[in-house]
Amino acid sequence: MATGQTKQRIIQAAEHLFASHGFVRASLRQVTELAEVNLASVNYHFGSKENLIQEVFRRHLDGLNVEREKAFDELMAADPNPPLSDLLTAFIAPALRLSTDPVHGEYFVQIVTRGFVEYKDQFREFLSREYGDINRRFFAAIAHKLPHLPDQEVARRLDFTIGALTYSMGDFGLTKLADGTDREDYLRATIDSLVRFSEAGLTRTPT
Amino acid sequence: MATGQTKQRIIQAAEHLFASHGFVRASLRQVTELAEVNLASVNYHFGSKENLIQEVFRRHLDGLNVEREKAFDELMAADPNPPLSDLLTAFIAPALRLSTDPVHGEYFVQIVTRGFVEYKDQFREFLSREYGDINRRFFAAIAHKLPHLPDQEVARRLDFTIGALTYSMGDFGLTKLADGTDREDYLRATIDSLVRFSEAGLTRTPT
DNA sequence: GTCTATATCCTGATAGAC
DNA sequence: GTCTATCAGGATATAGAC
Repeated sequence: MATGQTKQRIIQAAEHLFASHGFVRASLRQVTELAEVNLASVNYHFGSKENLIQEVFRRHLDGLNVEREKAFDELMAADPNPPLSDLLTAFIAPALRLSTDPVHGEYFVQIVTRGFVEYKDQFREFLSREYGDINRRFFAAIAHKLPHLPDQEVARRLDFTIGALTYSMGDFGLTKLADGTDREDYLRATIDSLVRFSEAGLTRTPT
Repeated sequence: MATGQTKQRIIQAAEHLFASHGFVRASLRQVTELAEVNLASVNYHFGSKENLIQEVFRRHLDGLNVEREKAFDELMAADPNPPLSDLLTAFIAPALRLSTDPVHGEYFVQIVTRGFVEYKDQFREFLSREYGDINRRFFAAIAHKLPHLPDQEVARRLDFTIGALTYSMGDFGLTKLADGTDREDYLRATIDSLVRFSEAGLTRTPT
């Protein structure tokens, strides 16, 4: 194999196979075969399978994190006290957009979901450590828009929002992209619908 | 090993190990060791690992399905046109209650989540085939309470509800059961909060 | 940096005695 | 129904030539 491309080829193949078969099922033999590189090169470049898995996580989550920080900062720069719906859009849109990306979207969702399931607490710690900051900033800004609610209730309702978002990203649900529908139209409609749904849920007053 | 208990012991051990390590990682050797039965007995009683996995799925999902049908039927018997919040409670409560069950709750959630991730479409087909009926009845009843909404939008918002429910079941979120809080109180509060959140999201009018 | 060859271990499954 | 022993294959990881 030509020099210098090996590492990239491994990551690409790993991304594909981890997403479709899972971290456990996908073997280094399959990865190196698909990448058309030598089996031993994985250990040379990454040290172990575990490290390769971390690298694949990181690549995907870094991308999302950058987008979310950008969305948050741009929003706050334009208006330090933005309406709740704008905050929710900044929170929701980057994730949903990434998950429907025609190139990496499917991989992204599968890999993150598998991370949750296969590594559980370990993965949550990783997320909190590496990407927790932007989440806390969103939380504070959203809680500020709901001054009548105790923080605990804000957290609960935000969890519902994140759950709805995650489920939508996973394309697990009843709604499917019908043939002929433009992807961008569908995405905008989903973002819009989820923002309004969450806004109603977050601001609802006790009966 | 004393006769007659082997099959049950295997299922119990499998449930435990599949939940904590996943279907792929948990080996039959680990299962039989924990169950204190012979390795070969798995194949004698279940034929293959794959069949054992299906059996574990079925045990958990059958339980949920029975509870949901009971909740739906009881509600409809008392009032053929119940308020939306009651429909949502009947939809949400059995799942959330099962997922926080001190004995099987943790297993239940992990196993269902792993089913989604490790078997994806195959698992969805299984769910729809075996347990789709009660879902369709809930959907029809809920759509009936939202006559001004097209079915597609009802489906979308119900997906958000299911997402929020699933995420809550998985205990993935920010909110944690604080020490000293009564489990039943916490459960009721979560059910109540999610029902109201979803109701607000489902009934929200376009701005 | 890349390769071959291999060490070491674990997997699901089964044949056949009891 | 339960057991031992084993098969056949696949896994990660590495030593060492190039």
